[in-house]
Amino acid sequence: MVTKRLTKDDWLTAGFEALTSQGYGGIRAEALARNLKTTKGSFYWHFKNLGEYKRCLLDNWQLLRTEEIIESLQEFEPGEATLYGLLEMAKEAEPNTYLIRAEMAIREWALHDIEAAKRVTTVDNRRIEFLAKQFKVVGTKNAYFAKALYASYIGSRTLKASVKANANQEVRLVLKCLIDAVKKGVLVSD
Amino acid sequence: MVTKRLTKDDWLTAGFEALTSQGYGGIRAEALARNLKTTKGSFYWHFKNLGEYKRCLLDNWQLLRTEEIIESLQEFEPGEATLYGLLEMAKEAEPNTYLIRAEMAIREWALHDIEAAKRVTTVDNRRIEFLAKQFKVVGTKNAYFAKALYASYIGSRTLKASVKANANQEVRLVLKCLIDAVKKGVLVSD
DNA sequence: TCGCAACCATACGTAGGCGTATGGTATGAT
DNA sequence: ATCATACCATACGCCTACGTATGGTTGCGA
Repeated sequence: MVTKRLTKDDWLTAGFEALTSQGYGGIRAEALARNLKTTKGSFYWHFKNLGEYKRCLLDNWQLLRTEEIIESLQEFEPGEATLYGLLEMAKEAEPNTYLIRAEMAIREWALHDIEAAKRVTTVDNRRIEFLAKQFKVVGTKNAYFAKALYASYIGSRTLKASVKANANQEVRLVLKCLIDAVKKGVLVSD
Repeated sequence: MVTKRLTKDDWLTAGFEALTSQGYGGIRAEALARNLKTTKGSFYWHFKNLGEYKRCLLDNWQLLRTEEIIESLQEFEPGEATLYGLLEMAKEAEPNTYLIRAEMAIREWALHDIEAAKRVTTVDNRRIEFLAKQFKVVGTKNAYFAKALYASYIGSRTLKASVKANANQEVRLVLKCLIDAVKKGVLVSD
């Protein structure tokens, strides 16, 4: 089935695919058009210009990915179970590697674009906030554990993209390290 | 002081600055030439083409940054002291934020360039290997702690680039979390 | 079926990048 | 002082991208 007419969403999807396969540099009207087997006439009908398109991409990503962790853990009870659920999430994240790669691209984008940086910050803070809540339920007093876990999670993702061997397993073990540390009542001094 | 004639290294330095401020997309002969207040005539005298230049950039980065952690910790004794020395490294890393940003750019570059990916993998593995040795000195049996620490370190750097507020402090606290966990004998099951 | 609006193709002008070619200037050895 | 060589400037042809303009389709409501 080939949809003859394209929607805004079709273009955005193509954008994320380009981010995944080529990174930020892949976001070009004519290149995207080629991928969609159409011409940029369509692109410039749906979007005023590249700037607006990129803003839409960021909007879309922020909207869908902010709650990524939260959504993935809906089935678990809050607290300890949810934290361990994070391991399951990491386990099943493999088919969605493209999202990880897209997120990497967006983070690099954010290094030299104030708008992108804002979205990334929003997403990060929202996720950390959620994790902090879970830790609170468990009874962990230290406020930095959520950030520690999240940093580890992001780091694992990053390494997953480069150090490919057995990456999935690593992610889970790393997270488990931290959660176990929490359970054993390890605290930071300050 | 203005050096009239440029060296290969001058061009490479300019490349890292471009990576820092503009990311991978900043690596363009003519743009770099403008930054150096010269013309691409010089560029194409020093380098055969962009491909060779990029390879030199990667060589240079791998050479200088592989041992980054190791060098930074030379003054410390192996083992526990070194691990805590990592905190000091993070503390003093602030002036070198540009290196962190450049590394981020290179990691994104690695997502769609097999050569870049190889270098990043080499650097990662070398760093992890060093950390693993330190953990062994401390007596930690679990082989995954080095990766956990490194993942946390990379994640902290990544977040440092986006979540700017008090980032330096966060990095240290996150690392301290993990090291404390090790000291208290927290282990992962498998 | 007619007509309008949504959607797309094509062509154009401009800009910037790549890599080459070719000639110019500086600098150190003799 | 001269001369070779190291280094740089300029100009060119090619390509690809942006954004606009303009005209062609397609689909759908009346």
